[in-house]
Amino acid sequence: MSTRKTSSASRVVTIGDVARAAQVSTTTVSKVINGLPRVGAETRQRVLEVVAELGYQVNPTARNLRAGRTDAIGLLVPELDRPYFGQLATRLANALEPTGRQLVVQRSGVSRADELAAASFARLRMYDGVIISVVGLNPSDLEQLNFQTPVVLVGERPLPRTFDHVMMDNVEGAATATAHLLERGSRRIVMLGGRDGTTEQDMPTLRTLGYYKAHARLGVPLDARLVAAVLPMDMATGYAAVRSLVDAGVTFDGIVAVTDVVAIGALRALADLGIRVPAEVQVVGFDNIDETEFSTPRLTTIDPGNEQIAGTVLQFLETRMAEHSAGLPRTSSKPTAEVTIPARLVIRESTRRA
Amino acid sequence: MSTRKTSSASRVVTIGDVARAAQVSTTTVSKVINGLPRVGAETRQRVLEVVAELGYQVNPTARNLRAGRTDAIGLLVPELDRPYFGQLATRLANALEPTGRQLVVQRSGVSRADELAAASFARLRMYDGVIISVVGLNPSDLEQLNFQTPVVLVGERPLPRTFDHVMMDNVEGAATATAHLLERGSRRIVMLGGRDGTTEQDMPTLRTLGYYKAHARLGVPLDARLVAAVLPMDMATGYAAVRSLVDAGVTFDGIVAVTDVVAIGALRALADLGIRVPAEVQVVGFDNIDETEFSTPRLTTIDPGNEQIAGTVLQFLETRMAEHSAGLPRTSSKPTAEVTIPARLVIRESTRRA
DNA sequence: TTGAAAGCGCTAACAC
DNA sequence: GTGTTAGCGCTTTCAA
Repeated sequence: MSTRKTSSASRVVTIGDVARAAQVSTTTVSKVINGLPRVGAETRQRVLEVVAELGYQVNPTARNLRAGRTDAIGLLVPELDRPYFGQLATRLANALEPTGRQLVVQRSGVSRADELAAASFARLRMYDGVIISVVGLNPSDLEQLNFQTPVVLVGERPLPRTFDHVMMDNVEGAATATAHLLERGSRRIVMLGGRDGTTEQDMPTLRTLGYYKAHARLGVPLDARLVAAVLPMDMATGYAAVRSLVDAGVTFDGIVAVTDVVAIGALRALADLGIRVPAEVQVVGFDNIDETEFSTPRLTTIDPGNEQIAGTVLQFLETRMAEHSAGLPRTSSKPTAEVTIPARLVIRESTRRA
Repeated sequence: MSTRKTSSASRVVTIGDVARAAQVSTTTVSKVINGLPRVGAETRQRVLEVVAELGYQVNPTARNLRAGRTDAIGLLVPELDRPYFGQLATRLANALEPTGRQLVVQRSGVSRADELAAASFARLRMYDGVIISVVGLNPSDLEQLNFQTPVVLVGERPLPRTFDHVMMDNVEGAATATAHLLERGSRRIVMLGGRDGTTEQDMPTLRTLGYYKAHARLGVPLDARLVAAVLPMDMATGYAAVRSLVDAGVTFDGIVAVTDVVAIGALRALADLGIRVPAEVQVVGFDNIDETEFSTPRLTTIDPGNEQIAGTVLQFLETRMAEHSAGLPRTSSKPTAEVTIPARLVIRESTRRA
């Protein structure tokens, strides 16, 4: 028995309503709607008229349930307003467009209540494939995810090896950035947004590790006071952190920022303090977001291989989706792939010439 | 007869599988999953065990079809990598969070093939409510949209009055920005990203209109060469447009940029050209994105009332959704609301002190 | 406390 | 060329 609220007015018009009004079966209407053959020309005509008249539109939920497909790919990002993720989403959406699939973006929301997070994860099953940015995501959440849907992870390194994973080379990238400053003469380099001593393999920790490595390789001593936390990692906190450092009397002649966004906050702080970049302090970011070409000065940064990341993610996902639709279980297929994309230094104006 | 590919291996586990394994009915499993009462403690226990063992997860598509709800709100934006939309999305997602609904973002993709655009629109019916940013959207597309789902429009002014609509005050905002430069001494002001002579009421045209208005009010003459097109509207094109202007020998002492992003490109170009801001050229943007506080110099801009826009959009949407779920037809309810949020000048460093 | 059964709106075998 | 019918996976009366 139906539970539908048959309440008075305007029900949404269904394929059945169209069929009735056009005096044909729902099958025929379905064929017309989907442009399938085997329908008489004038029947098609009549159906089309009724569709227009009644303003019928197909119910995508019902269609999806029936078809077992949605032709949509989900992207889960920690925040919707971070340039890096917007730019990643755009790359993915562009690449997906020719395949006729839609990219749909959701926020995982680091701060979310468990209940909501769960609901948000459950929704992901609606997509034919899912791309998850693991930044700030709890690895154990991920582990208990137990997905039927094809999934590719993108970002740093989580513990479980249950999914295909495209990683940035956080450690070597940060080491390259740090070495660049060291080679150009900096000796007291701030790790802005650095994280320390945790066993967690999250992004700030890994990048901090690269910072240490570069110092070790070049035999430059470290000062623990130069590792400054920045939370959340945005422009305002990057700005504030630099000011605190200066207020606290910490001296430095270089900054490795954990992300470009944090670096841009830092640049602004240095300008306010009348500290010249790169003459007095060199600054390097990480991510190579578009904004780095337009800051003053233009920001030297690490390109984690953005184009290649997007391409590889999609390639992995295609493979998994093909397996999936062939009815193969996840486990039967080849073991999960894990690729690290090489990072590349992009020298602009915030560091000195050699 | 089922069409499912009963192919060899791992089918996705359904509620029926759980029921069978736990020796109960699907009804009971459903109740357990949804935490409903009227289930024996040990039955519940057993079901839960089976759920865990089989790794069952509910199929949200099926649930949605049955429930007639998705608990998700769709947001359609022209691009995923524009700060303004990322920041709008974040505001909306934050406000939605307490209501237990998820925001889901899709790109309308101005450049998209019709077919894809249609599919993208069809998908919107999956949401309980839809927020559409009409920037760059064809009004006729919108008109033939014929939506059953509650919709609120946000942005500039389209022709059809078929939906609730929250508008920025593009004209007065741009007039305020322009007047500000005029009052601070600029006399030859570039309208960067301006659009002219069209009958279209799109965002660039409306903002250009405001630019004209301010000149008229203050009795300052116009020069057609100062209205410079910028397409697409991003940092790179803003940058290029300023350089072209200078290369073409056009002189100017102020810039009203159609968006903050374009203004940031302009700032970079001026820096490269050795033109001092605000001493030689004053610059004002539009949107009040977060980045304006961190550019060098900080950007004076127009705040279109971002917080209020998000709040009003959601308020309209709630109302429509309530009507909708009460079974009322769109037409029976009060006429569509149309609100213009007042714009506000935010003075920073890219314009001179009075 | 539990289950049988209907049906959300759609599509695809299959028969005619 | 057209219709009959089953059923995608789930929730919800209603009866037991």
